[in-house]
Amino acid sequence: MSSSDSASSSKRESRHFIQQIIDSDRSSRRVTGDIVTRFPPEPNGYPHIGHAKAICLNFSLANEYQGRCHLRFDDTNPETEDMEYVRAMRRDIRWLGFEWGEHEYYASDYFEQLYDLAVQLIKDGKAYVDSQTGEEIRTNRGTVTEAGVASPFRDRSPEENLEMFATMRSGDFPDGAHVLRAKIDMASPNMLMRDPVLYRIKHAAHYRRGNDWPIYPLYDFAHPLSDAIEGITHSLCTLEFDVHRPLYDWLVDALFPAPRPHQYESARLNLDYTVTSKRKLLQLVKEKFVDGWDDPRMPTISGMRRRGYTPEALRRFCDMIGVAKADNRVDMAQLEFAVRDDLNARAPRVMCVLEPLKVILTNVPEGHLEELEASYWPHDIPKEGTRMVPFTREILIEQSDFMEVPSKKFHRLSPGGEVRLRYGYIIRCDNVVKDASGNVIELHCSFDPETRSGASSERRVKGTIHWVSATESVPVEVRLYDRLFSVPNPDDVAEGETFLSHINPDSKTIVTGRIEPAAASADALDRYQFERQGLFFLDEKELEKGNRVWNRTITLRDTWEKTKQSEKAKQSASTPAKSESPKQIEPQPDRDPLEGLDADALARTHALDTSFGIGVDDAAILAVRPKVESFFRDATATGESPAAIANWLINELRPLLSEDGIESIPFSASQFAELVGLHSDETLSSRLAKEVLSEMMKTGESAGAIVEKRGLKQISDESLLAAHVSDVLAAHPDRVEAYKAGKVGLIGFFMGQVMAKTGGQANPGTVKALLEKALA
RNA sequence: UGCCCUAUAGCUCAAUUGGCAGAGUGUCGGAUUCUGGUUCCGAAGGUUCUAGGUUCGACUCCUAGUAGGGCAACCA
Repeated sequence: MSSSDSASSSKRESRHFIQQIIDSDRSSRRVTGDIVTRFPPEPNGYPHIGHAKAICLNFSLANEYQGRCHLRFDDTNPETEDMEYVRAMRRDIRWLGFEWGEHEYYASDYFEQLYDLAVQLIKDGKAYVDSQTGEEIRTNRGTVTEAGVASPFRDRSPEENLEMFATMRSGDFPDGAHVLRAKIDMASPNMLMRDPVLYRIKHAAHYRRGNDWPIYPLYDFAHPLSDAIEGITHSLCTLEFDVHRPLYDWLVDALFPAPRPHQYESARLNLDYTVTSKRKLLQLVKEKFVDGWDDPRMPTISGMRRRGYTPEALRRFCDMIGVAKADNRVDMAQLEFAVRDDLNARAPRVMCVLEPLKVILTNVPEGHLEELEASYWPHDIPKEGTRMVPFTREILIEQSDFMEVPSKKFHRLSPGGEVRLRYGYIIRCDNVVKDASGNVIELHCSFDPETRSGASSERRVKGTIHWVSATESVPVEVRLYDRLFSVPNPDDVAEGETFLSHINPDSKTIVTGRIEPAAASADALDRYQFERQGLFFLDEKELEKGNRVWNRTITLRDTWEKTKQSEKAKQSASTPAKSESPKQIEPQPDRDPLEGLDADALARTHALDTSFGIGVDDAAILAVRPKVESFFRDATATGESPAAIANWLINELRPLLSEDGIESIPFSASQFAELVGLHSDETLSSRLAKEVLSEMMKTGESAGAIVEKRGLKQISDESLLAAHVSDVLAAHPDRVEAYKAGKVGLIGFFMGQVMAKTGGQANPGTVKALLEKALA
C-alpha cells in the first residue's frame, strides 16, 4: 500500500506564529545571519512564572535556530532597580536551564551611545527639547478622541536643542525642567506617536552608574535602540506593547540601517488562582501574607523551586501553553500535570504518615523487629534500588485510611475488614478503641504471616495502605500547600475589594508526620514521593538552619477524593442536575446595508445601483471608497458585466491590495475587465482566474498574455474529467468508504485531489457533479 | 468616544495558507496495578463570536456588527 499521500501523513509539528515568522524571514533571506533574541527584564523584582514563559520563549527560539539569546537588563529607571534583582534573575534563568554566555548586557552600559543617538536625532530635526511642565505635556497630548496641540517649544532650532540637551546632561537643570521629545505627530491616533518623551532629567543615583547621569532615557527610546545596537533580529514582547511598535520602527529606521530588529507581540501568561504583577507580589511579601519572595506558595521562580517544582516541569508547562495573541487564563491543572508527569519518573517512593492513627498488631510479639525489603520504585518505572522498612508490633497508619462505617466504594480498613500494608502483610481490624468523646484513637489488628510481600500468597485484598513503625519511625515537620487564592481570577474584584480579599486562608498547613527511617536523613535537593500522598521536597532554607522540613510540592492525582465527592453529591440528591440551558446566542436581525452612510454616500450608492444594477450592498461598498468606485466605473467602460466586475473587484482584487490602495496596482481597469471577461465566458474557472489575477498583480502582464503563456484553460470535457475522478477514487478506497459511511466532508478532499491533478484547470462544477454521481 | 489587538472543544493551542475541523490537558467509562498513583484502551465534548455575501467548496476571503483586551507615566 503505497498511496501517494502516505508520506504527507507524517504531520509536521505545529509551529507557533513567531516560529513561522522566523522561518519565513530565513527563507526570504530577510535575516541571513544568526537569529538573535533577547530577554530584557527590568531588575526591580523577582522573576515569576510569567517571566518563565518569556525566558523559555526567547531562549528556546535561540536554541532551536542555533542563534543566541541576550540577557539584557533594561535598567533605565534608577528609582526602582537594584543589584539584588539582577542576581535573582541570573540565578533563576540558569536554574531554568538556559545560558547566555558572554551576552549579558545592560541598557545602562549604552547610556553614552544612546546619548549620541539622541544628539543625532536632534541634528536631523527629529527631536526637540520641550520646556513645558509635566502637567502641560500631559494636557497638550490630547485624548484618545482629540488630537494634541503642539508644544510652543516644538520648533526650537537644532542648535538650541543641542545646546539645551547638553546642558541637561551636564546636570545644570533641576528635575523635570525639560525633556527631550521625538518630533512625530501630535495628531496621531496612536497616543505613543504624539511626540513621545525620550529623556527626562532625574538627579538620582543609579545602582550601576552611580551619579554619572542626571538624565535617563525612557523605555521607548532605550529599548529599540538597545535591540539595534546588539543586533537583535527578533524582539519579542507582550501584547500591551503593540501600540509601541510604530515608535519602535520610527526610531530604528531613523538611526540604523538595515538589517534591523523587528518587534513581535504575544500574550502574557495568566494562571488561575495566581497573580503575576510585580506590584502585587511585592505587596504580598511586604505585608507578610507570605514568608518572602521565595515562599513556596509564590508563583516566583524561586518560590516554585523551593516548593519542589523542577526546571523540566516548568519548561514543559511553557511548551504546553503555547504562544499566541489571544488573551488567556491557563488552568492550574495544566501546570499540575507538567509537575506530576516530571516528578513521577524521578521521585523515589517512601512512606510517611501525616495524620497518624496507632495500630497494635496483637499477634506480633512485643519487641519484635523485622526488616522488610521495599523498592524505591514501582514496577512500571525502570529504576532499581531498595531499602529496609522496619516492621513492629505497633505501627501508624493514616487516619483517613480507616472508616468505622465504610461507604460502598471505600476499600481500606474498617472493623472486621482487611487491608494490605504496603511492602508488608495483610492485616485485619479486630477491635476499635475510642476515647471518652467517641473518637477512634487506636486499632487492634492481627496480621497474617503467610501474606508477606513477595510471598506467593493467593490472598488478595482490595486496598493497600502506607504505614510506618510507631517505634522506629521519625517525627517530621511537613508543610502542606494549597493555592494562595480562593478564586480563579484574584484580580476580578467587587467594589471595595482588592485581590487580597481573595487570599486563601488555608494555603499553608503544617503537620507533624512520621517518616520511615530510610528517608529520615534525606539531604538537600532530595525529593520523594510519599506513597499515596504526594511529592515532597526538603526545604532548603530550613535545612540550612539544620531543620528537616518537607514541603509538599503537589498532591498525587486523587480519584478517590472525586468519587467521595460524587457519592456525597448523590446522597444529597436534592441538588438539581446542572443542566445548563443551551447557549443562547441572540440572533441578529438583518441589517440595512445603507445604515450609517452619510447623505453623499447614500446618493452615490443609489446612483451606482440604478445605473449598473449591482445591488445596494456592493454599491455601498464602492460608494464609500471613491478611488475604488472610479476604478469600477473605468472597468465597466469596456462593456463587461458591471455585476461581475463589482464582484471581482470587491471580493478578489481588494484583498490583494497593499496599503497604498488601488492606485498602485500595475494594470489598468480595462485589463482587469478583460480578466473578468475570461471568467464570465468560462475560459477560466474562478480558481484559475484568481491565479491569473495574482500573477497580474506581480508582473502587470495582461490576463490574455498570462493565459497564453501558461496555457491555462478550463477543462470542461466530461470524459476527460471522469477519468481523473475515477483515478482519484481508485487511489483512495479508504476515503471512499468513509464518504459512503457518511463522512461527506470528504467531497472537499476529492475535489482538491482532482483540482491538483489537473493543475487547477478542471471545471469544478463538472467535477463535483461527476464525483457525486460516482460516489452515490 | 478615536485607534490598535483578539475571538476554534471546559481550558491552552493547531489546522501545510480556500479542500477530511485536530492535539494536549481536563471530564467520564474500562483494563492493568501490592500507590484510589502510573501506564494502556475507549467515549463524550464544536452554531470555528453573530448575520449577510463571494466560491463547486469558507475557520480561512469580503461587508456590517457583537464581545473581550490594550493605549491619554517624565514606569517598563
